[in-house]
Amino acid sequence: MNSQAVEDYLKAIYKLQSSQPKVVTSALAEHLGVNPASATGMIKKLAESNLVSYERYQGVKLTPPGEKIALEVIRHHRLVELYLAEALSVPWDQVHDEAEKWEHVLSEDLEDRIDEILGYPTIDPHGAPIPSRDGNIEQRDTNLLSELTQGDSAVIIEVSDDDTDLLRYLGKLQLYPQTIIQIISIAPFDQLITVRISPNEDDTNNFVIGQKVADSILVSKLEKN
Amino acid sequence: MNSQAVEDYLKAIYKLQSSQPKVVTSALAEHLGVNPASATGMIKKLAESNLVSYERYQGVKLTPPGEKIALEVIRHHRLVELYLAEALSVPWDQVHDEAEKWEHVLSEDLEDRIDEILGYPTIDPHGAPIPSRDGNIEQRDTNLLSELTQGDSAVIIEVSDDDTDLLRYLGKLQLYPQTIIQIISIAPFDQLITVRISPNEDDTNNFVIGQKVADSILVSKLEKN
DNA sequence: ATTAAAATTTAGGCGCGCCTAAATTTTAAT
DNA sequence: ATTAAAATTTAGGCGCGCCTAAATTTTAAT
Repeated sequence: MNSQAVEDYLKAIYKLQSSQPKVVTSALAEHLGVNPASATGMIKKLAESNLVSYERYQGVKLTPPGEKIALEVIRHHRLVELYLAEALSVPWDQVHDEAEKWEHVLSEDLEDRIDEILGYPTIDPHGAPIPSRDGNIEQRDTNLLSELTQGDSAVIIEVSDDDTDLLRYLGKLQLYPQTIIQIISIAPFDQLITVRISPNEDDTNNFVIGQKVADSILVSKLEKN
Repeated sequence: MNSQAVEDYLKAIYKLQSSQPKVVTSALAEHLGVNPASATGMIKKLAESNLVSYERYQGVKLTPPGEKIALEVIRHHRLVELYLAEALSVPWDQVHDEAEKWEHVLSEDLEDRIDEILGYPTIDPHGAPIPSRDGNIEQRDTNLLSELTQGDSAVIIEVSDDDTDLLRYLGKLQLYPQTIIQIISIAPFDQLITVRISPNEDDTNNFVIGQKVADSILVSKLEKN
């Protein structure tokens, strides 16, 4: 059995790998809230077990077996998040923290029961895809909301799940996955984005978000009409 | 936050205290599957934190704060057991092992949600009482099934929850909590007990259990009529 | 009361995952 | 190409909870 620490490292490497091909020690350490020296130590251990490939000073990359474990943990995490939200009415800004703990102690048997009860879902409450039992995960064509330009319409695909305050804020703005939005304008200098939830003709419901929030939302562009 | 080890020790001491007033190091060590020397080490640590009272060579006893924590963990454990059985259809011989892990990572918030969904239950799937949030636990007047004599009728109150094989066996015999049984006969030397589930006039449904099984079942005697 | 056996504790050590401080290597500026 | 800064690793150490082996204390037999 892998320790909780090992699982957390693999999960973090997987996540960071989605934006960069090689994960650098400092990024990993920061993501996990540990000292870079600690991350180096664990990386060496993971490399020893063949879960990552690693060359000194050159960053780290999951091997196929490492990725498999990462995806299993992520599957646990996302199924649990959805289960907590659906079956136990846990607010969407709290499911992450609870799942973070439960994912490490969930048996395969219980995973299957939860999966079945939820009707074999494919996305979690934040819109993230749930890997299949055999480790497949849907690849999607998305943009950051911050990459859109004035006039664009898009559907929200996924929001980042690990910041409680952010999620509460997004909830207040109704920025949930599947929501359709329109970029009304982008102010220069500060990149403040005025957004409208569609369909909606009422100017008074526009609101403004900043770069940080816009970077935490993945969208899929809709054809202009 | 208490470590999982601390919680497990306190829970074990609580359990052992129910049969003996002072819990002896070797019993604790055996119950937890650790070396007696390890138990001594942890006991000293618990005494340091004032969770147990301890005199060298004289066994250990929970203090009020120690008992409070033990009861909180037991409450988590039993609520989770019941939740797994009710909401996720986990067979009663498997809920213990799953709960053993989940109990240590359950938030108070989730505990409350589960409690509410279950309708504020007072007993778990094995018939054990669930402590209240403020640490009250129902005291009951019970006997071991092995203490009954020929002709006695009794209702099963509780069965021990930590032996998967035993539970599967009891399930096959239909020996669940609330079941009413009658002692048909007790054979000498081996103390084999012939049991009938009541109401039932059919001799062919009698079955025989041994001392070990009879020691794992708590019953409440019914008046003879 | 003595003493052998059993129970318990102490001493010393280990793996895990973390830390800080110092050394090494890479990166980026010139 | 050199060098200062940044990133990374190495060295040494710590708390946790466990272990084995040896020492100590209690228990039980006589």
